[in-house]
Amino acid sequence: MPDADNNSYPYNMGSQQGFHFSFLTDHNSPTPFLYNHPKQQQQQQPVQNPAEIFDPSFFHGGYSTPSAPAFDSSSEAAPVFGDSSSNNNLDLGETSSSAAAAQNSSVSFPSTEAGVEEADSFKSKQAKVCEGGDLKPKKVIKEKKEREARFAFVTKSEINNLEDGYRWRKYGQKAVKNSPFPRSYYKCTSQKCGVKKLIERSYEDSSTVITTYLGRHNHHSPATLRGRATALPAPLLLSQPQFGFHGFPENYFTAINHHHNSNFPQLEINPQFLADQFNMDSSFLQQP
DNA sequence: CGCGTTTGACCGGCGC
DNA sequence: GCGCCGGTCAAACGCG
Repeated sequence: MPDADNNSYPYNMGSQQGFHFSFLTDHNSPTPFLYNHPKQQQQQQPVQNPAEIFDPSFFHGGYSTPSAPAFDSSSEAAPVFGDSSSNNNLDLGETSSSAAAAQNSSVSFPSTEAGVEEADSFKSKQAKVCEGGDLKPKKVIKEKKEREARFAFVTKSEINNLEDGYRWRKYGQKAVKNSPFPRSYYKCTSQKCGVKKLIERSYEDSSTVITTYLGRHNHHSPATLRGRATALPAPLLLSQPQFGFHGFPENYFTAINHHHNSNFPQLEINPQFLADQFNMDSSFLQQP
């Protein structure tokens, strides 16, 4: 991981060049990443432990990742993020020097699930139609829900919908309780790919955007298939995942400690993950 | 005309 | 049972 004092990395994707990501460390409060998930709404208070933001209940339970016991949330202590009092965490780097568009800082919150096929096939209406009026039991629907992979992260950016190489169609927008900012719902436009993406701006820190991916792409990124070779360095293309979030989260996050007061391990994002997922310039992986 | 967005209605889960 | 809320649908609309 990069030096905390010099941890700004370029984000070069299409027209969104000039942005910068950086990691978080402990000397910055994680509170900018708070947002109102259902539990929090009832508390009417900010959640101090970011782990609570991504607790299992928020994701309707079921994060089982058999290959990575540390991420097995069949237990109640789903791992996400420790609190801010520990020592070697992520850090909000200082702002990039480049232009007004210079954006900074991202944190990732892994919250995922192993199997995701048919991730988008649990819609209630579909369930009704499928068997001609004979409603499927809730259980079936729930099981499918629980198999859906989720991955959420926070980006400090003025742009809500950062390019990630895939094409998305917006299918809804809802006001979020206790937040002045709406949540937008996107679906991957590729056929038979049910991946969804939720985007909302943090009500705590309007400069940060919370992006949640649901499911995994079953196809290549259009950006990868198209002529990006001229715009991006070869090492980046080599690092492109064939399918989004393949093998995550264990391949992309490392538990770096356990806070003594928390059941949640601290997680550190693997830079390769960001490079893969966000098509960052390969220099992202090097010390600036 | 095709594709994506907007937006109000609708649905189901959940807590009380 | 009721109301709240998150999520989805789908018709209308906008744009290239």
